[in-house]
Parts: sequence; structure tokens; C-alpha cells
Amino acid sequence: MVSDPNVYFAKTLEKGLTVLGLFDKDHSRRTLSEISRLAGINKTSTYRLVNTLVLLGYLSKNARSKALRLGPKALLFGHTIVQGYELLHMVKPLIDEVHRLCNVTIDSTLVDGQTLLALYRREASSTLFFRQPLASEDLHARATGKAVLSRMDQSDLETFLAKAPFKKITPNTIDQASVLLRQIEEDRNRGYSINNEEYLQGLICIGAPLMNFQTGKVAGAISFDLPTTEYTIESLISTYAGQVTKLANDISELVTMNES
Amino acid sequence: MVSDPNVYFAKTLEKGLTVLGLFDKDHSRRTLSEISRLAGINKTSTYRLVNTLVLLGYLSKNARSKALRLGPKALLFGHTIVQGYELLHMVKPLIDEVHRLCNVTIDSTLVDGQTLLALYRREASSTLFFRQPLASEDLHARATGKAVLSRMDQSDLETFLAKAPFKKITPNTIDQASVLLRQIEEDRNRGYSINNEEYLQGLICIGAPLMNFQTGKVAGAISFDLPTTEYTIESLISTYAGQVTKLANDISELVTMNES
DNA sequence: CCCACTGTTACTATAATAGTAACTATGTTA
DNA sequence: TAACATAGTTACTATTATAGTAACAGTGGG
Repeated sequence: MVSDPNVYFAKTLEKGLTVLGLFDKDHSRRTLSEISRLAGINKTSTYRLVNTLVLLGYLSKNARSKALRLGPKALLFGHTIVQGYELLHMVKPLIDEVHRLCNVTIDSTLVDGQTLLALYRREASSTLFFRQPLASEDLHARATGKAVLSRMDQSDLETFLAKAPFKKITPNTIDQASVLLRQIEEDRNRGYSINNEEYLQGLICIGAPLMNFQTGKVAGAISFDLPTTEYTIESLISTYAGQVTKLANDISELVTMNES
Repeated sequence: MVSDPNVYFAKTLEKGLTVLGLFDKDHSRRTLSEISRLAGINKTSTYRLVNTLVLLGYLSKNARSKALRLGPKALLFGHTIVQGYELLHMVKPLIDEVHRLCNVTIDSTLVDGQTLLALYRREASSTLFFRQPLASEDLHARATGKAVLSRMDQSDLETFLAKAPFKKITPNTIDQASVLLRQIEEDRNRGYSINNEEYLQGLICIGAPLMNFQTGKVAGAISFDLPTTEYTIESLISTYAGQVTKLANDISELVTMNES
């Protein structure tokens, strides 16, 4: 929990958002004590926050078990916020169009510090299903991650490398900094990155970075995901390298416009 | 803004959520004064709240123009919350499966007071595109709305009827309570409702209510949406009436389980 | 250049929150 | 059944955060 001893900082709001943010896909039900423990807020204050969220409809409380879960208001709130994210609406039609033409799964992510955040994803009906993370720190194991790393500035890259070796997710996952560095060097030159079953077995991906042309900074990345049953790395590159860099370029223009 | 003079109620949290909720699809950029005015919070307090949200990354502020918009953290937060809504994950596979079989656009909504909230929507690729509302009070003009009305209890129905005649959205929209009452009476008997271009010209829909079997209360509704270019009301009913009521029944079981 | 407006900061009375502690409810173990 | 453990709720204040006023700064338009 970030804190700031500023007069113009509403601590109660920070805590309330922390509480609400504890409810996610893997934790749709929580108890008061659990929330108190996880958020590091004392029981009475937690009770006040939770009670507020219940009264406002963001949480609902089971009358018997007292178990808490998200309420309908939270669903609306979440939807509203996601829809209110301007860049999403700028990016969506471009991705949908390429998806329509190629019938391929396309993923777009934004970089926030050392984390990749899901922006918009359009799935081909045939893609093998896996749970897409909303936020990921496994940049070393994803096509989008390597695309971002290939354009990151030196200091940020060093921060990232500091925690090497990286989490081994599949047998193919790169866990040595030297190998990763060689790859992203190559990716920088050719303009796209490859994921060879490094994140999920059976899935290969080709990614390209999203740039803010004005600042020269990397803003995120996109990737096309395909099953190994239908593609090899070579056919993936020959089929999609042009498309993915073109799309990344188009989206980069939107990102640049949006951030200025 | 709901308020409560309770000791166990965090007003600052309420206000902060109100501020964040002001950012939606049609209002992705806002100014401090605007927020202050809309939320009914004085300028300094608004400044504190906004500043907090900026520091936490939920909002980002343009350094020059001072314009505010949602930040990456808000996108993640919104996604996390939506994904944290348990019922969504229970309902999704059922809807996806019927979508796969029928290649039809399926919409599911939950009723919250007098409002329909979007739960999950799966679009057929061919559907004519329109902007799906996240929250709607136009129950009289939608298949889901009429499905819900057909199972609402008397007092809630009267509350709803109190604001008749209803907003005319297309030439076909029903704006007389008597006509609407006759229709929902029929819908109650046959188990499904029809929308004959009453919400959008060129779009006809068939809906069915979601029930909590344990409490006997209506919890929401689903609908299949189809273009008039491919279907008539008659062919819509003969093709989908069985499917939609079956799916509604299956989802109702989940709703019942979920709410107990 | 002035005006009107938005955003920022200083200041303090007032109101809200944190934290302790006691109490209740519920379920578990001996 | 009693004792115990745990989770949730409430009462009570010292402390501290916030609301609101007012003054100031920055910006763009006329």
C-alpha cells in the first residue's frame, strides 16, 4: 500500500480501494478478518470500510455466514471504469479489424512500471483456452514482455534484470539473463519478438512493442497467439511478422496521440 | 449519493468512489471543477480526493491542461473487480456454449432495484453493432426488461409503472402502461418476452427471466438478439423460444445456488 | 491588459477515524 | 455440556483527518 503523509491525500479512500481490490477472480469471497489481515488495517476500521461498501452495494454480505463478496454495484462500477478508459476504445477497432481478417488471437498490454497490464484481447474461437492474467510481471516469458524489454531504457531494464533468474513457467522459459539479453537485442533489430512455448506449452506468439513516438518510450505491446498444432515458429514469422509490426505501429500512433 | 449518519460509515470512501465513478465511456476526461460540481463536493476536498487517486495511479493528470482521466491502475482495478464477480464465471460457460451452437448474440443482465445491469454478453460476429448499455432503466423497451417485469412482484412493478408513459426510443417502443401490462401478462404465461424493434430498429430479441428459485424472486434476464434481415418475430420464436427458456432455467439454478 | 476561470495552497474548527477493549455469536474440542 | 477459540459487532475517546473559507497562482479568451 503506497502512502503519503500529504495533507492532500485521503487515506480512507486509499484503504477502501485496497479493500475492494482484494476481491478478484481467485478470491471472490472473503471474511472480515481476512481483509483486515491482508490490508493491514485494524478490525474496527476494516469493519467501517466493509460496512460502507456493503451499504453502498459494492459488497454484499451473507446474513448467516457473514461472508463478503462483490455486489452488483461493483460489477457496474468495474465495467464503467474499464469502458471509461479512453485508449481502449481507440485500440479496439484496429484489433478487431485485424482479428476479422486473420482470425487470430490478439492481445494488447500496457506497461506500468515493471508490470504488463491487460488492455484488450480478442480471441480466435479456436485458440486453446488459458486464463489470461490481468497483470503480469513475467516479462521474460511472454512475447509482449520481450517486445517491451527490447525498447525499455537502460535503467528500467537493469531494474528488471536485477531479479534474474526468472521464474521458470514451462521447460522453454528463459531463465538466464544472458540469453534473454541476446534475444531482446535481436528483437530490437527486427522489430518483433517471439514466444516459443515459454509461457504455455502448445502456444507460440509473435509480439511487437507499442511506442510513444513523441517521448520515444515504450508504452506496451501487442501479440498474436497461435497453437503449435497449426504453426511453427517459421510459419508464424513469415505469416504474421508484417501484420503484427504494422498493427503495433498503428496503435502506437494512437498511444502517442492519447498521451499528449 | 447515498448517505448514512452511521459511525461505521466512511464518508471519504463514498466520495472517492463517486469521483472515480464519474469517469465512463462518454466522459473519459474531466476537470477538477467539473468533478467538484457533479459530485457536490467542495473544491478543496475534491482536490484532495483527486490528488489521492492520481498518486495511487487510478487517475492520471495532464501536466499542462490538468485534465484528468483514468490511469492504468484503474483499468486493472476495473478488470479485477469484474473478474472477481463470482456469478460471471458461473454464467459464462453456459452462454458461450449456446453461443457456439447457435451463433447468436446473447445478453445477460441482473436486476438491481429498477435497473438492469449488464452481466455478460457474447456477440455473434454478424450482429449489427450498437452500444450496449452497462446499466439501463428502459425495462419497457427491452426483451430482458420485459422478462424481468413479467416476474416482478406487485409493489416493485407499481413503482416502475409510476413513471409511465415510458421513454419512446424507436417508433415501436411501447409507451402505454396498459399495452405493456397486457404484454408482460402474456410473457409470464408463455415464459419468454419479445422485443420487436422497440429498442433499436432492425433488431428483434427474445428474452427470458432469471429466477432465484429459493426466494421466488426475479434476479435478471437473458436475451437472444437477432437482425430483422434474417429473422421475423415468428421465426425467432419458433427457432429460439425453447433455447432461451432452457438457458434461462440453467442460469437460474446457478443464480439460486450463488445467492444462498 | 484585464477578466474569468481553474487549479493550488494555508489555515483551523469541526467532524471523522483509529485503536482499545469489551461483548456477542458461532462453531469446535475435550 | 462446558470450555475454548475465532469472527464479528459495538462503545468509547484521543487523535488526526477533513471540510470549508479564503487567498493566491496559472492560463486562456476577449
